[in-house]
Amino acid sequence: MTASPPPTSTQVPSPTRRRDSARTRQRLLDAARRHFARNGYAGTPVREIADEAGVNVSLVNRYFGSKEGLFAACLTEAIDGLRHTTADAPPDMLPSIIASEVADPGHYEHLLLLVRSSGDERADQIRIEVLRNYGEALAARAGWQPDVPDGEDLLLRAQLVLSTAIGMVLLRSAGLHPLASTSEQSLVAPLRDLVNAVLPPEQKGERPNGV
Amino acid sequence: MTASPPPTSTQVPSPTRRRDSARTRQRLLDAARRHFARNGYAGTPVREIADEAGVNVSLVNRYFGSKEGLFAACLTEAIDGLRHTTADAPPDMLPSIIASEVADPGHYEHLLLLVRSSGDERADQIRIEVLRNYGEALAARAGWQPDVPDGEDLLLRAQLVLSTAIGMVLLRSAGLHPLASTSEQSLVAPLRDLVNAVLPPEQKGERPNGV
Amino acid sequence: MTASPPPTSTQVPSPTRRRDSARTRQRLLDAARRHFARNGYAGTPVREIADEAGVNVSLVNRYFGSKEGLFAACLTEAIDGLRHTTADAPPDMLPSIIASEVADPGHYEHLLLLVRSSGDERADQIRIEVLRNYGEALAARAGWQPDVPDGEDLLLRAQLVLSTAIGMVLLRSAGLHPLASTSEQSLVAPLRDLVNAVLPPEQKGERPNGV
Amino acid sequence: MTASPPPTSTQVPSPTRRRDSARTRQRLLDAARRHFARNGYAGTPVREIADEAGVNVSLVNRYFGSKEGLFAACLTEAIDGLRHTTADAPPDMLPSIIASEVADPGHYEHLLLLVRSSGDERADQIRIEVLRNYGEALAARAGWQPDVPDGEDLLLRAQLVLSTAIGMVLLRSAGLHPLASTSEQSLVAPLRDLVNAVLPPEQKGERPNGV
DNA sequence: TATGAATGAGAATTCATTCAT
DNA sequence: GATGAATGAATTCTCATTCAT
Repeated sequence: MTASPPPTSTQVPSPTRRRDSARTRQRLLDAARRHFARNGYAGTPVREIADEAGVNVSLVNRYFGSKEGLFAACLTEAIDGLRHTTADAPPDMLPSIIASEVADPGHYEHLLLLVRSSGDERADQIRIEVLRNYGEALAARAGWQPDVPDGEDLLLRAQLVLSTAIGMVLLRSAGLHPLASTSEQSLVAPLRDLVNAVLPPEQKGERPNGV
Repeated sequence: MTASPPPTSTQVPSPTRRRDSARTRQRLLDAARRHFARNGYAGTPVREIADEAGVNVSLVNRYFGSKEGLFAACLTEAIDGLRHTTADAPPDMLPSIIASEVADPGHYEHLLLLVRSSGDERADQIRIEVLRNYGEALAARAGWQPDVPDGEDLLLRAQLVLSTAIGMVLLRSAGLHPLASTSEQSLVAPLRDLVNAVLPPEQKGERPNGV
Repeated sequence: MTASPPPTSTQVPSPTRRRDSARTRQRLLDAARRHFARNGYAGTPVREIADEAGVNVSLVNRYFGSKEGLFAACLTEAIDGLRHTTADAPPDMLPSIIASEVADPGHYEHLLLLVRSSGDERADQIRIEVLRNYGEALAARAGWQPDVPDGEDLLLRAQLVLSTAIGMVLLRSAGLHPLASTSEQSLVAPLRDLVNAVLPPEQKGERPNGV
Repeated sequence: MTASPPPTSTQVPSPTRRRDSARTRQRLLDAARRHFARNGYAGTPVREIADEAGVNVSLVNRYFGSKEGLFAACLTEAIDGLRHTTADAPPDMLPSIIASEVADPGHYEHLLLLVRSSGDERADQIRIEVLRNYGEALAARAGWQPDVPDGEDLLLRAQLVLSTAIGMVLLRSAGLHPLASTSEQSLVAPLRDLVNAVLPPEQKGERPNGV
């Protein structure tokens, strides 16, 4: 988010691979995402992140300017992480997509990140933008389109679905059983009920609840 | 929120009303709940809490032993705060109850508290217990009973509803519109769709264990 | 040391014995001596003393003005506690007197007190005076008299004996075995060797080491 | 004192000589020993130590983990500081060795440290071990050997001598005259009387185990 | 590029003391 | 005479950040 080109971990620049700044940067981002997602911004010391990344603490400031900068970079990265999830796929896949998002340890951290705040305005702005985009992507599956009036209710309902996903991740990470121990597959059925009721897939032509 | 003016010493000591330990304790609890709910455990200095309560910082340690103790006390208090919400009321009232819980500034802090962790084991235990009870109370409205086999799915679905409520509160507090600005009333309709689909009220006859 | 008459725990002023200030005062002194002796001045919170005395903390300030005042009072009290030990007794009893002083749990606290400092000038002055008197009392047994020139060496030697006693108490309280577990009786023999060599009892007429 | 200028990094980094961790560490240790010896553990704020060492307070935690850790490190260091004192030297030198130990401002702090307790169990264990070793080293000069029965009395007598030394240091630091102002040389004679009486040097022939 | 030393601000907690009853 | 509430200063420790190499 501050300096150096963003060559997201390209393969083997030099055989010895000493002093690979892009790699170091990415390791920091990965470790940071994990810790920020789990323990929140205030709850994670930068040293912990650097230790897990296996690099020196001061590199956080070198690469990201500050702890806030690192957090903002995590959020920015989360945009991509979430985009491909909600990219085009048959609308009726949504329940299983959510289930996988919620259950996949590689993905749910992105969702958790979205409810962690550093108090920093810039970061919060990124965060809210990501949330908004995510909601719109969900709403689009039910026929929502930008700048079309009366779409507010659809957007609201999409945000309800998003709420469910985020709440699920939180309660799972809190260890609330049976939710925490339910397999991805077993989550699909109740989620299908939920999505179909709250955000029914766009039916061509007729949409009875005239919003 | 238990804001009865003279909490324990019932005989109205003096018009100036200073040196009332029960009252001081409660003021600390109220301020703490607010701050912990909004900014998380690590994100709130005890001094901030004490300042808002208008008392000296050291009283936190005097009355609650430590910051952790204060946090645990908030959680314990949240049990009662949430209990009466889920107490007996016609099952079909659930959507509007959730809506009010989510929208009422006096109540949603209890929900937020449930996804804040201090890392302290004791506090986490209380937290998980409250969550579990809450889920069971919701499930009971759909006919769930403790120790009855095959109830797991109902419990899971109840926890999904709880997830939605918690997610909503979080996204509202993040300022995600339109969700954040939707009135309590307007939340009821989509919530009704959601609850009816995920956790349909017990149907007489079909489910013999008539609770 | 500050207020109220000093009626050192006279017997039963009133049958019910409620609100007996002299008694309270003495209980504080007793508890304070124990704690100051064992843990030093800075190492003992006044609350600990008050708790052991079974009275309210603020009475320390009421009766002794401050923590320093309480400490000074303990030292003052130690004067009497130590005086009767070194009062007139046959000089050849000195080793067994020291042994008993060192071993008796009721007495050695007075000795310990003498090497605890609060940093307060007034208290340190009392302390040094007690130490000086103690040394003189020991020296007197070897013929030392105030204001007689050339008595310095005798005083020095007496202070060496005092050093031994104090060092013994400290090492015993540190738990250094066998010293810590040696009975009073078994201490007498080596102490007799020591005293006889360092501070030989006054021999009438001839004292060969012409000091 | 171990005041050798460049403690570990032997290659003389730069004339300004900053950023030398080993040196910083040692400066902290030196200052700590002084303060702990004089004012006890509870009586010395870490800030005072850091100020005297001329470094930032937080380095205490960086290098020693905690105040307790620093104290324990002082004790550990005292082991070496005291060892060479009691190393092999003709037994009849003991009185003058004690005199120098007691009078040398670079040494007596080690002795004082041995009667200061932090209440920490680990530190107390080190302390008692050092005391024990010291006593054994003294006893060895009188023929004591480990695991030889009947050696207890010798050990006890050696600990009496140690008591004297420690008591002397304490009373000197309390400013008790004449003891406090007596020169090292003038201490030797009374100490010789004391040592010869309490812990007579091993006599050849009489004690067959000729060590 | 990377490291480790050092700093300074802030945070929680302890504790002697004062106040009001 | 005694209690418990409340205060403010001081203390230890953590942590993000900067400096020098």
